[in-house]
Amino acid sequence: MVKSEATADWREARRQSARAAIVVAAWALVHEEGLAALSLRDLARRAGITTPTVYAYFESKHAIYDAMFGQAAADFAAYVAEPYETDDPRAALLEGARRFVEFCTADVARYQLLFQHVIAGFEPSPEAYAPAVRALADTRELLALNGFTDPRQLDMWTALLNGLVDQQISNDPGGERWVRLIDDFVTMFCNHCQTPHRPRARQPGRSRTKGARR
Amino acid sequence: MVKSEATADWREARRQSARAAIVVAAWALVHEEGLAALSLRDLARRAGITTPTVYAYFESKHAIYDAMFGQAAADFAAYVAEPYETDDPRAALLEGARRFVEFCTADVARYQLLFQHVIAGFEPSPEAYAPAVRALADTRELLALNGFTDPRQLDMWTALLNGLVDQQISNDPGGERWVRLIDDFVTMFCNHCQTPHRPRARQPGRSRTKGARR
DNA sequence: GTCTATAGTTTGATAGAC
DNA sequence: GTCTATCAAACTATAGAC
Repeated sequence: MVKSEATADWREARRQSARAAIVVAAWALVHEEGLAALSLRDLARRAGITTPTVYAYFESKHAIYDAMFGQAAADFAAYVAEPYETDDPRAALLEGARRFVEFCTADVARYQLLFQHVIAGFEPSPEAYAPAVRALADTRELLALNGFTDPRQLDMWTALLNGLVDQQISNDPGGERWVRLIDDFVTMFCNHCQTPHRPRARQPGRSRTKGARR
Repeated sequence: MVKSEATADWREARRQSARAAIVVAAWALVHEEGLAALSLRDLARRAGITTPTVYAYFESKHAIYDAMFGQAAADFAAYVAEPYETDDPRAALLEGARRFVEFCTADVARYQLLFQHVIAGFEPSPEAYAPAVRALADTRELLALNGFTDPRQLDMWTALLNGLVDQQISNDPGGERWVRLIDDFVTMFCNHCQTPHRPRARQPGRSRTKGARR
């Protein structure tokens, strides 16, 4: 029994290694041709195998996307969960924002797979999606450390950062035009959320025009 | 000569009408199947013609996307340029934000075509793109009326609104979870931009590491 | 301009020998 | 597990009759 179990383990390890190699080739391909341009023929050729062999490791094209998604989500969760050097909540929040934007802009195809729904009928499996949920929980905690516990504030935070990433990718790919605004955005967000929520008052008479001061 | 010119005009009108009908069918198709799923076969069938006839009006599939882009950009420019009921700059800015978000979330395929780069090798022609440039200029003016003339502030504004739209579409399609944050975002943005730009100082006491406070 | 017919590719996926 | 060979279906685009 011992020997057969060891053999099984070894085989399983080989199998996972082969699967990983295919995923590596898949990433290389989508980096060159775009996320949606992944074809099994090109993938097989790049991986040094043939198309049917791909099906020995993945039951469909979507299964490959799913493996890529799972890996990307795990990388993302690990990246944002890495310990922060500071113990100042505000500085940690800023660092978290920077990490998010850097992670997203560093690999457009990965960002599209993880956060946008570029692939037509693809939905990630729960297992692949799990790390993304963890990462969101980490973000929630980061905000809570700063006293921002309102769910609306989490939604604002994600919209803020996604907006930066999206504009950066769409209108200045490879540049820093929107990345440079991170600090400003974090300051803006924190100042806004720290002001006590008075039920709108103000606005005497009328033309407030330039008015708003806090 | 008069008659031949009139005939030419009539023929041209017929031609433009036929082109428009194809574009209408194209929109109907992408609304059902997704922007990238536009195929000339399905398009022809839906338009009540055959594939070669499509090529009598458009020289390629990209030309159809271009016509769709031009129409969408024109609609967008007209939508945001419609006169505002208020003469309060701040209220107009808020209304502009609402219009942008509403326009984008009302038609996801249109948003993807206009503002994201979902179609692989497609780049809109300058003529199709022109209205989008006008609309951006209008936005710039709207900000200027509020005293926000820094180009960075325009970038912040677009990032803010695109972030809302993106999160709304990706994570709550058809809902209002992020749409509801518009007022908050506009208030946050205006308050932030109206505070005088002092060169960072402050925050005694604690090790503030990166220390952004304004 | 509109059709029938089809060229010429590329796609995801499978059968069956080894 | 890996291959050769291939299927069945989709795709964009074109040729040529009418």
